[in-house]
Amino acid sequence: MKVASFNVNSIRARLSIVIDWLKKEAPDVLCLQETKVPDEAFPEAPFKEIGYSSAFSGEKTYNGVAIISKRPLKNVKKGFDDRGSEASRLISAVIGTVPVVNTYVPQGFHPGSDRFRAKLDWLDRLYDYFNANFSPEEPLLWLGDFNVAPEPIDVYDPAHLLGSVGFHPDEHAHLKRIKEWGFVDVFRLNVKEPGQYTFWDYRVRNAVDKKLGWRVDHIWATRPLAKRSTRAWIDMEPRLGERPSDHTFIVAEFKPR
DNA sequence: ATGGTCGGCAACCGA
Repeated sequence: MKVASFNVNSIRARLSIVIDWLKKEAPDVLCLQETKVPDEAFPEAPFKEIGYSSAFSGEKTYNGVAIISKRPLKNVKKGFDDRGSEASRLISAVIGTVPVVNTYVPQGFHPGSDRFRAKLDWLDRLYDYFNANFSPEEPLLWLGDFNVAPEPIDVYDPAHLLGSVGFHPDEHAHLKRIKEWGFVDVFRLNVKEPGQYTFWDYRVRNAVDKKLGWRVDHIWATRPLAKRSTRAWIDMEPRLGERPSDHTFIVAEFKPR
């Protein structure tokens, strides 16, 4: 099984990038974040045409998550609960026998702000969500834009960036609590090299060339599934004329059971 | 010195 995640920053603006990448890599599952489209306007047809089903949960302008899958998406659920709380940031489905959770964690603005506290609260709600709905002893995949670089190796200058949003001790503590519930960072299990990033600030000129990156997009799995992982990588091979930062798919492969 | 640039969408907001 091959799974991937990509913060698409508007599915409509980057549809051809995503479609071409699916045709090239043929993953079983692709999780998207920041689709920025209400469900009634999600471009479902182009995925269907190349043999992929989709489940999506979005809104106008902001947020939005989608799961694209070769196999049928069963038991699709949106948000933390049956009332659909935070539905544009969390979607889950069962693919084959494996539950897949796709999240777009709040960005958090700046440490000390209300939105930063809301991000930490959101991570605590996510902990409760995993605890209430899943077991660390069973296969479970969590993919998405976590908006946190967990370890010093995951940012270009940890000493300088420590305390910034996305690399803050409070974020680390709240994310670690979820990890200790029972997740393995599947990418880091397979790739030990530094300099592996999925995000570069748009506002920094030539950030990709200068390697000013962050690894904030992740593929995590519970132990029984993580054990079966064989390979992980970040695919950022832009086509001619594309920005490399518009083309950052994090990918992992697992052996069949 | 406290920027920069994207996408959405129609003035700024969020990242």
